[in-house]
Amino acid sequence: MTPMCRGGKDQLVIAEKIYAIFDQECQRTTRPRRMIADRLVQLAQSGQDFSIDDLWQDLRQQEPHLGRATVYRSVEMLVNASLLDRIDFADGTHRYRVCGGDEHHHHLTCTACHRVVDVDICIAPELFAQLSKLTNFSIEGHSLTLYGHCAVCRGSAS
Amino acid sequence: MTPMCRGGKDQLVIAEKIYAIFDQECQRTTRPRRMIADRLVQLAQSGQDFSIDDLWQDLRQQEPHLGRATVYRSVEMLVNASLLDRIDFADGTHRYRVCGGDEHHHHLTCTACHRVVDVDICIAPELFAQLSKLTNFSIEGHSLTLYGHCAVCRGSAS
DNA sequence: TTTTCTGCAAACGGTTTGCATCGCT
DNA sequence: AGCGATGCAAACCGTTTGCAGAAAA
Repeated sequence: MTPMCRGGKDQLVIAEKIYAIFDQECQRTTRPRRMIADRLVQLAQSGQDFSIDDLWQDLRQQEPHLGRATVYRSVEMLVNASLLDRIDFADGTHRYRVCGGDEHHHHLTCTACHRVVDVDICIAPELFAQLSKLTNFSIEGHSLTLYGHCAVCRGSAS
Repeated sequence: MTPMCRGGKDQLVIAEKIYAIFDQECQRTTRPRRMIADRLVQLAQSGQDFSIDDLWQDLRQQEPHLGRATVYRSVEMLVNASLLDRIDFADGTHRYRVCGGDEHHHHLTCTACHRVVDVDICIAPELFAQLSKLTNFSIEGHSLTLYGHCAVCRGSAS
């Protein structure tokens, strides 16, 4: 009910979810995927968002031979399983964040520093229904992102 | 008030708007830009959306030496001036369409055939205000896109 | 003639792919 | 041992950039 839900998530729950997704999608439990899972648990805890490159660079520190493609492949799986949310910024870039299992929500982003806040405003379901009838489309999903400036960036910008 | 506003726009009005934007942003009236304007007027009329490559290929038929970069540069101007809307599809691709001067609206897209319908549902302004207070962000814009399947694609898919 | 804009081609950045090899099971 | 996943490097694709030359003013 509160329009914000930023911040830490339960480590154990997240870890289990990630492993469950990997178990379902793959048939081998490999070291690279374990490393990715671990790092994501950390990122979930701190509520941090990240680019694929961020994640790769992080992991490369402990495993220099880890391949970029592996990170792409895992992130894709986790996005499809909606454990990760992809956040699109106004400038066309995008980042990811662990939002897995949270109720439906959207993102408010700072155009200057790329800070992200989860928000739970949305379109009224009746409107979707109405629109569906009117256009004769089935409406199966939507994306909503708000753009603005956070307090910090407004402060320093003016 | 109707949730749809598809279809033809007034040729003359659109043409004038495009020229006005070019006049404001550039200091030379050039042949390539005139060609782009003309093509966009046609596209506006038919309500068609297009990719940059579509536009380039079209124009190249009458002017084989026209450069891709020129098209990019003009489209960028027109998007910034919000004469063109950029429509992002669920699969990560995007296309453009002439929506210049229409009131605020969003897009309902068909995941299968990329058909686009303009819709005028939106978040209630009070919610933005509320959220702004709560998060201490200034909220300066938003993007909303609905994903689904149109009647045609549902028909043939099932 | 001057200066802007264009066309070209090369660079770019993020992402995907093909394939030999590695390492789970 | 067998086969799925990885690491690597090259390909890819849409977009941007630098620059010499073309064409508006």
